[in-house]
Amino acid sequence: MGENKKYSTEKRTKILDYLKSHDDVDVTVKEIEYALKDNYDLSVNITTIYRYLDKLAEEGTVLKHTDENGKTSTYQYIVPESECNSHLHMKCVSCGRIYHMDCAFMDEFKKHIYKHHQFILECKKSMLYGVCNSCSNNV
Amino acid sequence: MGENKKYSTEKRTKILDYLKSHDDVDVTVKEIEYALKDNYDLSVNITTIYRYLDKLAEEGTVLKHTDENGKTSTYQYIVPESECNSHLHMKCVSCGRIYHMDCAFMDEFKKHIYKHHQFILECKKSMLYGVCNSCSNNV
DNA sequence: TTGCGTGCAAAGGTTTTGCATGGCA
DNA sequence: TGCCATGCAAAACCTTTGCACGCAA
Repeated sequence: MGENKKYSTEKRTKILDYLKSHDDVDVTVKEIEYALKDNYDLSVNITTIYRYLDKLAEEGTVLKHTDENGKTSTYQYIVPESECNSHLHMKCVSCGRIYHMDCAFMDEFKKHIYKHHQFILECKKSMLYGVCNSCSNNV
Repeated sequence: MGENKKYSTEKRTKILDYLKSHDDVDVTVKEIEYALKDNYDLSVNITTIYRYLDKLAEEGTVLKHTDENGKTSTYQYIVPESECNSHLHMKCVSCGRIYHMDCAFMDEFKKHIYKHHQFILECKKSMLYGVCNSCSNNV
């Protein structure tokens, strides 16, 4: 992996702060841009945000997805040692919240897929969509 | 659904033919464009292809996805009465082939997600990624 | 002083839209 | 004939790239 030397800057710190405080949703580059502007009156060029997010994705700090319409890249902060690479995530199409399928059944599911469908699942690339409990109650 | 009147044209016929004959993969607009050019020497503007695919997606003839890099829209032909809306699909990131998780375990999986994670899965919006058997053998 | 971080402008790629024309029924 | 289908050009977006300058260590 070769430790990539990194400087500590306010912009990067604030971007990461934002990601950490929104680890239950997918965030977009624009959301980060606006939030930093609103919360700290801090202007950060989107190029800068894109580049930093790329690095974070490379080193595994965030997962890069695509929104359910396939138009925009979204980024999900991964809590260290949460093993998010070995379980699936479910995203609510209504509220956008992300739920972790972090349970024993997950192993069973992966085994089934491997045994019966001869398929090796890559959780970090996959995303399940649907509607969460609180959203389906509020219809 | 209000029957949308449709005229039968050669271009639409050929587009649908191509989709049908590639129902085990995701296809892109460009692939359709090139295939029609190569196979039938038929030039079809991409706007036309986009618009027709939108209609097919609306009426449920194809599923619209996004490729694993989140850059390009892809379309998957749905065999009628195959109940593709009620089971998940797995796409091999190596060969691109799509596998249907059309088995009894699928129900179990949906039930688990509903019971233990309070989440209603929407299969047609979801896609699992991984590596299929033939591809993992050819490494 | 070194080399990473940042901003700006431009380029690249995909998808959508407006408008005029073509063609099925 | 009446609409739908199509092509073309332009626009709209999102994302990436090149280059010059800024700044942490």
